[in-house]
This record gives sequence, C-alpha cells and structure tokens, in this order.
Amino acid sequence: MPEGPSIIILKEAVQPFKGQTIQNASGNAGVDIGSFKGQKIRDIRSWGKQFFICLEKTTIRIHFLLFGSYSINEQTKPDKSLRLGLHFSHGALYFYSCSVRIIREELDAMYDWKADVMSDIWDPSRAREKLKAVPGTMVCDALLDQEIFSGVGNIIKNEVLYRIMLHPETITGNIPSKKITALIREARNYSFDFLNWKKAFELKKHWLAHNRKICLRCNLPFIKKYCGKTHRRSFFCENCQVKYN
DNA sequence: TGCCATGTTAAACT
DNA sequence: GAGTTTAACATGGC
Repeated sequence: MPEGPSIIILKEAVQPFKGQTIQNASGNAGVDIGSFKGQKIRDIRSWGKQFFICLEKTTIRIHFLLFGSYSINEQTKPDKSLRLGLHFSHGALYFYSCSVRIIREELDAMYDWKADVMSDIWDPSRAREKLKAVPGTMVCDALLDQEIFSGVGNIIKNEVLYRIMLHPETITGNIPSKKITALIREARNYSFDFLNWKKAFELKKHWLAHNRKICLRCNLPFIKKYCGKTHRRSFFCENCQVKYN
C-alpha cells in the first residue's frame, strides 16, 4: 500500500470527511487518542508516503511503512490490531499497523512540498539541483531519497530505471544531463501511471521490471540484486540498462 | 511452513 | 561525533 500514488488514492477517498467532527477515537496507537474527540477535520493532506489528517489543534501523521492498511466505513467490527479508528456521525476511518504521530508544528514548514512527485507544485529543477548536490550517490538510492523524490518507492524505482534504461548502480554524477532529465521526468510520469493502474486494479500487470525474470527487450535474464546503501531489491537488465562510468 | 516484501527509525557499531 | 550497519516493528501472500 505504501508508495506515493497509493496515498493519493487514500487522500481522495477521505475527502468526504473534511469538515466532519470526530465523535470518538479508538485504537492502540501510542499517542493521546482521546485528544481527537470533538475536533473537526480541517484538511486532508499528503506528502509522498505520509498522510495527514489536519485537526483544529494538531495534525495526525500516518505512515503505512511496509504493512500498513486502512479501511473506510467498514461494517464489520474492527479487530484488535486496529491502530487508529476515527468515528464520525456518518462513517468511520480505520488505520491498521501503521505509524501514527501527532504533529504540533506548522506542516508547511516541515516538508519541501515541491519535492512530492505527485504534487501540482512538483519542481523538477529543484530535484535536479538536489541530485547535483549528491554526485557520489547511486541512482537507485537517489530515487528512494524522500527529500529528492518524495513518494517514490521501490516499485517505482525499478520501473523508472527500466523505462529510461539506466543501471541502478550508476553514480548520479556520471549520468549525462539528458538522462537526468529523463530520470526526473519518469519519476513523476510513472508515478501517475502507477496511480491510474492501481485505481484500475491492474498495477502488477504493467510491471516491466519489478519482479520480472526476463527482459522483454532482449530476452536475457534479469538481475535481482540488493543495490546501494538502501539495500533494496533492484530488478534490471545488465544488457539493456546502461551504467555510466 | 518459512521466507520474503510497496518502509522507516533507533540502537549499536566503527 | 560522524558515518555505517544492524535490529526492530508488523502483516499477508506464496
């Protein structure tokens, strides 16, 4: 569930709760859940993989990590693993096995909103500057850097690198300018394809690299390797995906 | 049934 | 202290 586009789907689904007052809150989140009761939802926001429920006094930050999930207006009684349940006069929101934090600071000051690849104000030139600032980083790590490409996860990483035929272990400082342009463009572009395919329940069908065994372009076997400092799975074709040295 | 994964953080090390 | 590696968390699918 966790990559940026999935959070967009959640954000859209939760919009009807904007303006509603929390009648009751439940769950085992290690925060003061009682303080939510009686507060109105001012806004629903997201930044990359983070989801925010802005209340009158504070903001609830939810991060789904690897296994988190949610349900909306679920009829059956939520099980005991419920992390946070927000009950309204009509409907309810349930969040499971996720990280829940209360934010008291001003949200706008906390994140670089132009770094969110799904955002209307996504700024490719800023991403390029940030990449220039870390020339020794492998591109597989750079793509997963939430300060540069907020919302990009491991699936998006693998798909983007395959689309632009770039080897995950390429050092960013060695990548030609045109390829950097393609990298930044596809980080956003594929994320929107991800969003649309996810909505249509056909995301996996379109994977060209992630979890694939064979390169569709040359028919040679894919390499599966835990690359970079992030040690995340990379699926790539050593024949087709160029490594600049 | 054991292994693995769309992720992050904090503790434990060099 | 900085930078790194490791451990921890938690759930569902194969």
